[in-house]
Amino acid sequence: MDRLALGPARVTDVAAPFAMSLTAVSKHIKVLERAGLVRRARNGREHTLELDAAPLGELTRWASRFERLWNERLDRLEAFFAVRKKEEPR
Amino acid sequence: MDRLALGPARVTDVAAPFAMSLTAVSKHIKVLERAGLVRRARNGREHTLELDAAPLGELTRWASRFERLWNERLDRLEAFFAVRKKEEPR
DNA sequence: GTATTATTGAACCTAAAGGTTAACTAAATT
DNA sequence: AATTTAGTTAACCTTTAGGTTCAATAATAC
Repeated sequence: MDRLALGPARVTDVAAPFAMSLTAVSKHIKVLERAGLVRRARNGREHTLELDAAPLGELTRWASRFERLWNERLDRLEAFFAVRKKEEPR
Repeated sequence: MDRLALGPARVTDVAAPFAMSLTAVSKHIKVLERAGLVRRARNGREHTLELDAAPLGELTRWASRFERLWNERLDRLEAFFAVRKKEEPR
């Protein structure tokens, strides 16, 4: 995905930096494709891959929901331990 | 994590909605703990869990990097296919 | 003090992830 | 026409994920 964020690329190009077989990378791409994160355009024997980052929006929204709560949570944690200290001073 | 976003809870509380053994949930929590997403405070026989969403920031940053590029990417895809059409009209 | 409750640990099982090699298809090159 | 290149498919293997049950530990409740 990092590679595809730079622009369209072929399977071989995407595979290049990895110390694993083309077959393995091909499988990974198929997974990303099924997940809707990658689009494929067949051009003769070459398959040109294109990133589709839209589905990551859902992930971001999910994660940022927690981020939004983060500081608030820290405060509560502090309060929680403060109470504990008070209640059981030994 | 959804449960913990609501506030601190015990292992049993977190496990309640799930149709799986306490042991299984306990394992899940251990994983989240190792990932730094959950903190544990031992209180007698009860373990109180607290969400620590900070590490999700990294995830959000990673994902939003692609989101940022998303529209730009769509444009490039369009251009890419436009060129193809021109170059091989059949 | 005995029983109950909260939780983990150990041993085990099954399914899925993630890789490999080898054989195949199809397009480009020579 | 023969070879090389791009990619997938099939069969296989090993590791990890994600559960289970049963036993252990430790604190609370009766």
